[in-house]
Amino acid sequence: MSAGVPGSAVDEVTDAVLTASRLLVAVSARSIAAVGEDVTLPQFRMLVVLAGRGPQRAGELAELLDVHPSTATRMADRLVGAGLIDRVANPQSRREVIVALTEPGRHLVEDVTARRRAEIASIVARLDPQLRANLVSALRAFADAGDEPMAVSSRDASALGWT
Amino acid sequence: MSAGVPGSAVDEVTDAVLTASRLLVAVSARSIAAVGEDVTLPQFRMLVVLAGRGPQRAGELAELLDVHPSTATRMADRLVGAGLIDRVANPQSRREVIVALTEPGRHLVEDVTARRRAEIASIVARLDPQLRANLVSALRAFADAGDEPMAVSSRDASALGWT
DNA sequence: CGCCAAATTTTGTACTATACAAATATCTAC
DNA sequence: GTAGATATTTGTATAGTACAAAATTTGGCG
Repeated sequence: MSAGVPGSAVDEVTDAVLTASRLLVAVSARSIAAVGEDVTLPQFRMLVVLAGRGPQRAGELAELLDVHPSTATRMADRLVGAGLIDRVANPQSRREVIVALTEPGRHLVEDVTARRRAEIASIVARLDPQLRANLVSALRAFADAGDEPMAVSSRDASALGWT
Repeated sequence: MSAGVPGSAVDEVTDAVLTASRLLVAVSARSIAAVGEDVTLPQFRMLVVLAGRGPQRAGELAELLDVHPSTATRMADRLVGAGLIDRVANPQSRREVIVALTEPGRHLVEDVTARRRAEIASIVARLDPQLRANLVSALRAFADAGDEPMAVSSRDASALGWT
C-alpha cells in the first residue's frame, strides 16, 4: 500500500463510508416515498438545488447537478409535468430558460427534508456525543484530503501506470 | 428536532457523509475508467460480488445486488457480451443458471480494486492517525444506529404522521 | 441595416438500469 | 404423469444519461 497505511484500514474506511452512505440514501428514499409523491432521487436533487439557490438558468442547473444540459431538460420536462417546477423564458434574453419551483414543489422539498432530518436526527441522537463530534471532524478531514484533484502522489501514479 | 440534537448537527453529519461518499464514488468511477474497460458502476458491482462470493445463481445474485431478477438478467447479458462473465446451466437443476467471472472478468476486478485501494490509501494516509481511527468507529456506530429498521421513536412517528 | 458567429436550449438517437407482468422451462410431490 | 411451485427470461414501459444535430436568440461588425 502506498504510504504505510495497512490495507485493512483502507477497506475499513471505504466500507464504513459506503455503508453509512447507503443508509442515508435509504433514509432519503423512504422520506420521499413517505410523502407519497412519485419523484425520483435525481429529480429530488434538482428540486433541492432550486430550493437552496433559487430559480436558475437551465444550463446553470445542469452544471450544478453535474449532468448534460439535455439531461436537465428532460428531467425538467417531467417535473413540469408533475407541477413541481415552472419554466419561463427570461424576458431579458429569450434564449435563456429560467427554472423555478412551484408552490407544490417548494412544499414537497420542505416536507421531505423535514422527514429526512427527523429520521437522521433520531439516528444521530443514539450516538455517543463524543462519537458524534468525531464523526463530523473525521469525515470532513477525509473529504478534504480527497478533494485535491488527482489524489495520488506522482510516485504512486507512475508505479500504477497512470499518466 | 426529535431528541436534543441540534438541527445543525444533523445537517453536518448528513453533509459530511454524503460528501465523503461522493468522493468514494468518484474514485471508483476513475478507477474503472483508468482500466479502460467500458463497464458501468452497477456492472462493476456485479463483478465484485462474483469475485467476493464466487459463482452465484442468477436469482441469488439479484438479491445480493438488491435488484429485480430481470434487471440482473439484463446486466448479465451485457457482461457476457463483454466477455467478463459466463453463464452456465446448473447440471443438477437445469432451471437454475450459474453466473461466474471469466478470467478477464476476475482480472478486471483485481485491476480496478488495486487502483481504487491505492487511491483511497493515499487519501487515508493524509489523515491524522487519531482522526483515522475516529472515522471508522464513528461511522460504524452511525451505521449501526441506523440499522434498526424504522429508526424513529413511536412518539416522533406519530408526530410526523407516520403509521 | 443585415447577416453571421456565438450562446442556449431542445430534439433525435442510443444505451443502461430499472420494475412489473407474462411467458417459458424445469422440478417435485402426489 | 400431471399440477403446482420455482427459476429465469422476455415483453413492455419509464427514467437517467450522453452526444450530435437542429432550432432559437443574441450581438457584433462590415
